[in-house]
Amino acid sequence: MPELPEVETTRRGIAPHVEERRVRELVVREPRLRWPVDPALADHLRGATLGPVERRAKYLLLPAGDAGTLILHLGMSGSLRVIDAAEPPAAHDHLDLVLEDGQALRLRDPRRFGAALWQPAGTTHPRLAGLGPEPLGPAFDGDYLYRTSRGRRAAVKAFIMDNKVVVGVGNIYATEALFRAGIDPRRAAGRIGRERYRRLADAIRAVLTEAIEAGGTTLRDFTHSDGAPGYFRIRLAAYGRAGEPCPACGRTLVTSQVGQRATVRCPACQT
DNA sequence: CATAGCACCTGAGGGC
DNA sequence: TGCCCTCAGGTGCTAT
Repeated sequence: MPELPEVETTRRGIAPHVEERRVRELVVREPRLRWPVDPALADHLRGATLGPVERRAKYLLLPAGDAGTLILHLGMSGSLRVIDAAEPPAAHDHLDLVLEDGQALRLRDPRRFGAALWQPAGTTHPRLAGLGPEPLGPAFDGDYLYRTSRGRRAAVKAFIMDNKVVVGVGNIYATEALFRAGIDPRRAAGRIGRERYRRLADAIRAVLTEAIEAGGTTLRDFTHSDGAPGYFRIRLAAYGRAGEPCPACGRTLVTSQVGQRATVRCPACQT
């Protein structure tokens, strides 16, 4: 489920409940995530006081004392909730980060593509090394995309979904941004001009920002009811709408495969 | 290095 | 109802 806005929403939701709290225990019910959970992870975390929760790409970073940082990834189906630690775990509730105040940060992930990793202080975890710039950060703009894409023959949609190029742009928002920018997702990345890349970078930033703002409205409920952030979906113009009329011109939106992923485009607006 | 294809895993939904 | 098929919002590994 999570793309960057969902991860950012989760970050903002959990932060007030975990920052400055001490870790009582990490309970691992199912270590078989994307990578096996290191048995030493619980030892690293026990007794540590958690610092400001940060996000890099779709990874959540939870500083744990002086020793290092807990890194969480939600994969395709992961979610985090803040709950009463006594609440019985349901299916696919693989990890509990139990806090001394009696609450717990609980990871649920049916498909187990998520991860829980340890990054010792002063090091960069290999999974974070080599990542491209944040799409909402200062290093990302149309000129960057233009420069980076020269000579690339891959489809522009695959190009902007490449984590080495820019992080956090998944299938939904790549589809939406290309629609907004009027660019055919199949077009070779190296054959798109500077001006169109400026439009694309603006579209990526806009759609991500809008989605984060939409997610923000659910944050107050993070520890209420089931305690999960409502994974919102902003009004999407193209994603999931194959066969429907294009919101801009009325032509029928079509679906196809680009870089092994389903994509939707307007055959008239996107060139 | 860039690219394409495959892999991991479970659940939901559609067709019969 | 049940079975079988396809598909899903991520990303790392491998071969070319």
